[in-house]
Amino acid sequence: MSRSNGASKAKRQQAILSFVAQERLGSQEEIRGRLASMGIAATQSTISRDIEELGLARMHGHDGTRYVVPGDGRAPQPVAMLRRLLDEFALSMVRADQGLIVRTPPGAAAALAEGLDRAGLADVAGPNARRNTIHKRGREGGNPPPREQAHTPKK
Amino acid sequence: MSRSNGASKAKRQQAILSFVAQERLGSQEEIRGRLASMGIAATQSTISRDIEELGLARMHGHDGTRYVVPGDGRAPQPVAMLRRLLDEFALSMVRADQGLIVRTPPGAAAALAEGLDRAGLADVAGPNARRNTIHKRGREGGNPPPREQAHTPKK
DNA sequence: CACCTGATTGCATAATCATGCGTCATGGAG
DNA sequence: CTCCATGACGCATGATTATGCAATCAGGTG
Repeated sequence: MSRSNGASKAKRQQAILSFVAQERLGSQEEIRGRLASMGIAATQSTISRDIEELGLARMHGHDGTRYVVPGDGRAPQPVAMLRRLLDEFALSMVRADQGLIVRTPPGAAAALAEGLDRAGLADVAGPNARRNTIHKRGREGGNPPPREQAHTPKK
Repeated sequence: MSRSNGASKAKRQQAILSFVAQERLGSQEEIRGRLASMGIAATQSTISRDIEELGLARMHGHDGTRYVVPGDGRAPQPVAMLRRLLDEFALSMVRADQGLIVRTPPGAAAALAEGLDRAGLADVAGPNARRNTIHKRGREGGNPPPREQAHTPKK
């Protein structure tokens, strides 16, 4: 790594995520304080970068601003269909360093992908990948990417 | 009222809400420009106050920061939320013979996982997920105090 | 081992956002 | 009509966040 510290980047970010999800942290300086009280040293600069990488959001509330984890806004009666879908095909979800791996019984991946595709989610996957990393047994059995981007993300 | 301007406060805020919901505005200055191009004059100060009153959030994505309407992610259908999450974090999605691999920028996986968890999707994978990997809900290495006051230690 | 490449971080500083204070209008009371 | 209270703003400035640069360190490579 670079500067030797007590905790690695991943650890620090994990901690930030945890704090932000539990407490009302309104500034990076506050976050820095919590990290410090946990033995993790970092400057505001680093935290700013972590926040960017984690994709956190700073939101306004009745009591000022606070950082939050995207997706906090719980939906009323959400995930019904998606839940059913994953419930049927997903064996487990593993969080990797650079992604998420949803495991399914052999062969079922196609079905899941198809389901997500029909749900209008598949187009998120585009050929815009930069580096190839995912290991962990992740090999494609000759299955080309689901589809092209028929949808425009942002930009 | 106050300073007589072309538009009332309500109208201005309505416009801001509308712009933010549709475009990728990353700074109050940009918002100001947008309003101006619509004939509504306002300073950054005013916009800052509007944003607070509207309870908007500034969120980080793979393409920079942007203001968003909280709850904009919660859509009529459960899929919309997941779509939003993936839209923000997923670089690519590859279908493997035994699962799906969602690639994200380094570190963002945790955020995605957290988001899915918050959405009530985590348990879809059942106890398998917990057994196989790190699960955020519980505690990591040794987090002492995530229990703090929800008060306002603001400024 | 010397050298090059990429990652990660601190520092200093630029870019943004938030807010105290004073002013301008509006509306109601006296 | 005059005076006072309230709300909305702009300005200037303090508070926060973002980022260019350079140093440091882990890994390959020749």
